[in-house]
Amino acid sequence: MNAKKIGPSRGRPRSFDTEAAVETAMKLFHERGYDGVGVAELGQAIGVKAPSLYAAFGSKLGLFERAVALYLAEGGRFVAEALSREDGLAEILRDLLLKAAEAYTSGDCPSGCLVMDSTRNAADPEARDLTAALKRRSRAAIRDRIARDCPEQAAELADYVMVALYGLSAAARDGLPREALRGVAASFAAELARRIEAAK
Amino acid sequence: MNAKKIGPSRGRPRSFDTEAAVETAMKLFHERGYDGVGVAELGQAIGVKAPSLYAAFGSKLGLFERAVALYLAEGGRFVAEALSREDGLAEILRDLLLKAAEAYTSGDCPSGCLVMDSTRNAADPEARDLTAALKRRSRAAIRDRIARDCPEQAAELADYVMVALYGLSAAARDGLPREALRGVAASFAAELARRIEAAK
DNA sequence: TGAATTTATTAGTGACCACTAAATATATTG
DNA sequence: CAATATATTTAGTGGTCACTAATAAATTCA
Repeated sequence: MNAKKIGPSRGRPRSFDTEAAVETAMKLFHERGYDGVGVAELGQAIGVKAPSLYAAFGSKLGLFERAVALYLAEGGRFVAEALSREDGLAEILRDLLLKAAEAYTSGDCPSGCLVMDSTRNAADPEARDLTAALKRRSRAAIRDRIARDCPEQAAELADYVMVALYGLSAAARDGLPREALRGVAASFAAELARRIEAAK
Repeated sequence: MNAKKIGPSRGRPRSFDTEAAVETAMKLFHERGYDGVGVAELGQAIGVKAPSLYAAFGSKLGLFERAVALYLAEGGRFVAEALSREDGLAEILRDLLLKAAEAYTSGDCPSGCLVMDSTRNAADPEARDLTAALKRRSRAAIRDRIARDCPEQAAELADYVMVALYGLSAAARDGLPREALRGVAASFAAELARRIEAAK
């Protein structure tokens, strides 16, 4: 995908690793939100001046896009992973919620879900649209997996799971400890299991 | 409390109603968050220039404080109201969650809970501290009411209710329709009822 | 009428925002 | 070494931020 995997030999070589830069940006965006981190600060954290970031990523939003993509492949991986497990639906959703509780409290600071919360109250509509699309995609994936076992209640249960994830993320961001978050996630899962059992 | 209910007769009279101004500010802060609304825009919405707001409220944070206090007396009233009802614990918490679903989708735009979400990712730590204290107070009130019936699980169930409220607020802010939000709230309440029943 | 008092506005503070033009530095290629 | 290509930096764009000093306007009291 990256058009210059081979052969950009000409010209001054880039002084920083773009992958590492994206990871640094991801951590900052995750911690303080899209609006909470300025391009100058991103540059300082990465070890380069702002114009170098614009040359490499086009814009603050471009860098944020890369950071979100990296988050999906790392901290947010558990969603796709849980949904692709071969197991009963109730077990899958329980795993999803418990993994969320872990993931949302795994950083140095407990920071919830980058997709769900980093653009909350953000001024830039493009940044909000970007995460909104990913939330819609996640809900669709959850709904589709539920529909395999409970087509009748797929939409309703998908909303339930999404609201539960929203709650776990926001609570984590507000400092609810991991152990408490796990307990709440397990309670959410218990209700889901009852619903799924009743639907059979 | 307001030191000038009577007798500021001398001097140029204020050209705007401070109560109405606080309400206007509350709506804007609720809709777009603390950082999302500037003092200049607040002034324009209120019909006055920024320095008049500083004269009347001291600072942007001072006006936000007033707006939050007003929210507690209006949109956020349902929490204290539900907790003070004379009814069974399960019924009270069910009422609390369903009223939250209503309140969080009651505005012109669905905007969730001002206390929980308006300072999410806000840069000003004083604004965040202000809402954080209110969240702690709400959790304590919920916990204390639960403890009357289920002292053993008061902390755990209070966390559950708080995470549920967080989820309802964030989902409302992301546009989940009222009817769907009500359904999720009812599901949250069902699990709570089982827990409470089991504890007897 | 004029002095005192309070509010409102104009105009501006310095700081930060995302972003960029121009110049400089460092590499490869001929 | 010269030409070329790319990256980096310096310096600055206009804009917005919360906030404020100085002044103008509107009221009451003597």
